[in-house]
Amino acid sequence: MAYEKKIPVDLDCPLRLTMSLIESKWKSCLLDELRSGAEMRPSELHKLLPEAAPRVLDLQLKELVEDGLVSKTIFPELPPRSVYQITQLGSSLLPIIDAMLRWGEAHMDIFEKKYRR
Amino acid sequence: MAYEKKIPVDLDCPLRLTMSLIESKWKSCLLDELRSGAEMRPSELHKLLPEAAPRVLDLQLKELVEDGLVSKTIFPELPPRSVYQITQLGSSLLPIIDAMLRWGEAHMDIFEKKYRR
DNA sequence: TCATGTACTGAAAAGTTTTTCCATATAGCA
DNA sequence: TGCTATATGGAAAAACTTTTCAGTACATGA
Repeated sequence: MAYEKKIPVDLDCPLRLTMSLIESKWKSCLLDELRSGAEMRPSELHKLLPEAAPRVLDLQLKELVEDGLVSKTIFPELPPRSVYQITQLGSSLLPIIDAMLRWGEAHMDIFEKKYRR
Repeated sequence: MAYEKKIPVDLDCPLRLTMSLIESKWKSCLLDELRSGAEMRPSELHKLLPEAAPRVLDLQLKELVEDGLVSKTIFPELPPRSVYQITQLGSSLLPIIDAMLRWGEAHMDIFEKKYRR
């Protein structure tokens, strides 16, 4: 990894703790894609989030796994296969992800007018 | 400002839009401090969030004002005086801030054990 | 006069995240 | 053989955020 975080998450404030777990650019999107609870392969997630460089999703999935929000299973096959799945802890964040998604939908027009072009 | 953002907020995805408005290190804390709706002076906010450098709070408050989540009133007095107040739009984010605060409180112990020391 | 408080700002350094590029390894297919 | 697909990872560049430092300006009180 290019850079090792000094403090993995923010333990000083409950609000900052939650934020620090999901604030990276693609983490909330990854949790949203994994919301159904289905096992998903990395290549699937890459296709669903084509804007993100594959390397970035790998790195952020790794952190989600370290933090216990997502699980990873590796099958010792060739060609290699692995699957990601949201954990119970990760699922408990989904109401927050949902609320942010709905807020964004409800207020997108304001920010479209304000910032587009 | 040292660096001018290319895109102020993320308009491509509702979830990313909401995240992009609050994901900066101190923005969610500032909204939490302003939650009551009371007018607050910059020096007050600096005292409530002593971990943050005053300059950072100024910059992040400026963005919150630009995005319409917080209002700012400047009194043309000497010594200068100004107050910040959460707007209706900003208040509509408070349920999300609350949910994150509660999630953090409920799960802090897990991450304490995992990451402290 | 000098230190303190108030609000603000430019510039640069430091810190962190995100992206790009290249490389590994193996199987299947044309 | 050469192309594609699978999953992964090192290294470095680029992009962005956060912090520090120094400075403006004015008023008050010791």
